[in-house]
Amino acid sequence: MHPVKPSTSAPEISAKGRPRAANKRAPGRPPADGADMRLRLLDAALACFARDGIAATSLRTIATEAGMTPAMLHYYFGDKLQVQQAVITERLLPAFARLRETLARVDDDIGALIAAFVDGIGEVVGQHPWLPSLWVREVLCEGGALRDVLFNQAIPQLPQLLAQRFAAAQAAGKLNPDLDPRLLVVSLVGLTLFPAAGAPIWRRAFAADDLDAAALRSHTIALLDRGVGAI
Amino acid sequence: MHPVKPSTSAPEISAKGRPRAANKRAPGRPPADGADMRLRLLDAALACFARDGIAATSLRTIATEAGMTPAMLHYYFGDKLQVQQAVITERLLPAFARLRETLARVDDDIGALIAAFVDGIGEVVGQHPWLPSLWVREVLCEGGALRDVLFNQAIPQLPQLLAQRFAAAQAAGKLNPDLDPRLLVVSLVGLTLFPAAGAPIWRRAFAADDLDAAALRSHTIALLDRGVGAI
DNA sequence: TTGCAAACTAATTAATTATTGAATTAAATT
DNA sequence: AATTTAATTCAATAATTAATTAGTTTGCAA
Repeated sequence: MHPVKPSTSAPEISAKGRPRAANKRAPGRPPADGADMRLRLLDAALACFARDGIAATSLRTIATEAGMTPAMLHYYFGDKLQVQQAVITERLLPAFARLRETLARVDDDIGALIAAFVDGIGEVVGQHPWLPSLWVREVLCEGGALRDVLFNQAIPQLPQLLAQRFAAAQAAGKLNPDLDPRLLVVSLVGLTLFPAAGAPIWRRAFAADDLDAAALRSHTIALLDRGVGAI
Repeated sequence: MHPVKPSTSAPEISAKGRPRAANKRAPGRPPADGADMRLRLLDAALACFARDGIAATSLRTIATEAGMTPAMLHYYFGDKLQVQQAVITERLLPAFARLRETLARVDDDIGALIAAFVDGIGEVVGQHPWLPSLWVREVLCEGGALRDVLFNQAIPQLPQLLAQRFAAAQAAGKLNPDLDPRLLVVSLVGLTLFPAAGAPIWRRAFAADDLDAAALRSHTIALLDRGVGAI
């Protein structure tokens, strides 16, 4: 039952079966070809949101990206806000769910926790390349549309939880005492999501096609390993 | 000679000097009050660009933010692209000029270079709070409007220069050999601009009003100091 | 003090956008 | 086979936007 508003139009009998111009779709329900148009629209919306930002994306842009008309968006989702909601519920939240579970399961060792964070972000980004862009645009920035969604629904309490663990480790002498446990959470994000979001530019700036996800991970862990350790 | 198009209108003699409603500006040239409207518009544009993103900002939004009409933008700048150009030339580029000079003057010691980078970013951000947002939105992200401007005009060759210095230090055994010199540049940005851009959220998330610029600096230097050192 | 230039307001036009409904055709169900 | 339902194009409307023009008033220079 996809449509938001079940159609109430009364079908009339049509007469002329005249052929159409080759490049133009005929009106009416198309022969079933197995493609889920709703998912295609959702993908297109996500791509536009990540590339241009949510506020700057028009329904027309999304529709064109998907090779459809804006009316299709209305049919499947309703208005623009509902498109946004669907992207959040069906794409954004699931992407974070896994990361949350992983981090919740890591036990006491602070080094393992940090490594799990780096690897967790790496995995999520690998599976959802749109995520870093969306994060920096819509969460980090002031007018971002996903700020509340993220902290209330996607990863509730996760930053605070991490900060608490770091603070405990520091109290136990297992963390560089000159660090701030809360800022360490910020630093971790800055060393993982930020490089992922900027990968296209620094790859270009450094002509660094040799630097892949593994190289990034290795570098990041090396930096954190020493920087964080208590010694 | 502010206006893009010098006005060619022929002035007519007006007659009625009837008083206006209190809240509404009378038409015509206002009595000189010393306020530079052009600069006010520029500030408003910058604020909107940083808050909502360049693509999502309409001329009307800018004008309203400045308490003026869209026609004023046309009068002083021309079209939307020229507004953007003015913001780049008169605000963005000057903000980076200082950072560039500072970093160019630092000599061999790699620790001093890194400290200068952290402090330099801190100083620029302190003077131009809008900069981090603009950076992450319009430079980092794929559809960003300032990517080329930044690397071609604002800080040409700076990333490459830093990477070369790091590589040299590493060859001399003065830098953690497990790091990648190019990625270290990325990490530095991730540890400075990124936290600055996100300050409002992490301050809220951690209820961390006690964390100011000095605390951030101290934390960042502590992390980098150990992480980067060759030992 | 007259006249032109500068700095505005307000109104207009064209383009784009979001939203909606009607018409059309295929699929599913009875 | 008839009828209903789903999926789609097309067309229309209202709102917003960018870009421009005409007119109105003040400052300033000759």
